[in-house]
Amino acid sequence: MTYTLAEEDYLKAIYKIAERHGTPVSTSAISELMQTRPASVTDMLKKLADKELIDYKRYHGVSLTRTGARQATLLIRKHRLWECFLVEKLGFNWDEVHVIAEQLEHIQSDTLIDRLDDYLDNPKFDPHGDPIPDASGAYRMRYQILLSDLGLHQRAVLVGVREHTSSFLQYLDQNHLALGATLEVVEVLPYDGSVRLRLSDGEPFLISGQVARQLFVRQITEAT
Amino acid sequence: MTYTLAEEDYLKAIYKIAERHGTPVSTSAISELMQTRPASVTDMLKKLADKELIDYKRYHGVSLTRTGARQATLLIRKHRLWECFLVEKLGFNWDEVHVIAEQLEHIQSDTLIDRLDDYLDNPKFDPHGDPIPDASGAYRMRYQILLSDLGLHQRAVLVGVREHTSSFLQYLDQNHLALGATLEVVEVLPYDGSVRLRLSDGEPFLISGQVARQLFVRQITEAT
DNA sequence: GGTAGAATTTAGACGGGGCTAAAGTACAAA
DNA sequence: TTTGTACTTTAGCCCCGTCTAAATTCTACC
Repeated sequence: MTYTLAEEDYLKAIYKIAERHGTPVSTSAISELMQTRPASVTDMLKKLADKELIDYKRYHGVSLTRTGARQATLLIRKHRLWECFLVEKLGFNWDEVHVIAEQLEHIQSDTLIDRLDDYLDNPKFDPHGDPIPDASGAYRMRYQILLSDLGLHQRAVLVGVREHTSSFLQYLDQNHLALGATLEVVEVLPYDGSVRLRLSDGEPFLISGQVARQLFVRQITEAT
Repeated sequence: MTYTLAEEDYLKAIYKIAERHGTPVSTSAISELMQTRPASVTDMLKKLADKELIDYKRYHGVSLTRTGARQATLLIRKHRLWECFLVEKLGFNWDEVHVIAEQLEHIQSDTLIDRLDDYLDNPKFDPHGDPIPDASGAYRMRYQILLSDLGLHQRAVLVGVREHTSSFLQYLDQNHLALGATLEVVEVLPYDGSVRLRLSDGEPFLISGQVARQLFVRQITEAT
């Protein structure tokens, strides 16, 4: 089965919201993420329900059916593989790829995506650290906690970002916060959750609690 | 300026027809190439004329304006670069790439296409031998004549194909007629224009006049 | 020069996907 | 239990790109 561009966008939106905030997914949440009016969302939900891609009960939100989730996962696979391609082969920076990948993910060709996967050596994570589903839709969850949950003097590796906006990623670049970077919490300011960090070989600097809550890290267990 | 998918498809169609059959381009020719009804074509022509992408006089066909031609050339550039990518990097056969490239050519990002161009080492011809316009829209015409116009005992190199259908390209593959192949005309059957060919190291075989008229060759000037 | 037949355009409709305005529903607080 | 408020849906509209049926224009032939 093949779906329209708009249908695919909705499926992906529902999947993402469900992933973060659980199910059922509300009309307004979709409306906000997709920058459309709630009334338009309701219209589309009816269509998706007719096609059995979502379970929908009026006034009570939606969740993806098995088929819907399958399709959403496939889209995410495509999106993330294209992001890898753009960064690793074409030399884009990680803050530039999202918009382009949003277009590329709609290209219809299973062969294409499988070959792209092979061409990239079957990467398991995209340039933002997000896991890439395999052709069957399965993927490993990344082990992660929020940087904001780290305690004083704990060390950790940056493994992912919650925000994918250009401005946020550029901010990280300016502070040399790249995926894989090792960092240590040297101070936590209790009032607003700001955190002072030190990277492996640099001066300590401050990031806001706002930022700290957008960064996923894997804690380093001290083998002292 | 950015155009819709349908608008881009029409521009490309008009460009292609004008290239083969000259200008003005008729409604019915577009209708046939695009597999839509003439009435639909007329509707779209009005829109394209409003946007000054074509010159359109009712009942008298259309031709591209400077802007329209520029846009069409850009689409062709994108299409052909993606075809190169699919064949050279992802290992597709030349008969498989057209459909996928038709989708990829609509991806909107100038940076993307310029980087792809560099990544492929700025190819001048696509897998079917068609020239690839540069970022400014300029391209070299390939020197070519039709195989059907070769005389007896003349030798030539296959440089392009007129048909891009899968079945035609597969037929060529089966007969080892690849781009760059050197061939010699060993017999011409006057009745229907069939041609008996010999490739560099093979047995002579027959191709129909129909096929001979779909193949572009560059004649080899004998330096005897 | 008139006219038949082909090509083209106009008129009117439809489905997809979006919007606004108005109405209906759910739920928390009184 | 009632009610205010936020959320959601319905009704009705619009634009895009397509279609069919009918009208118009072009053109080639008599």
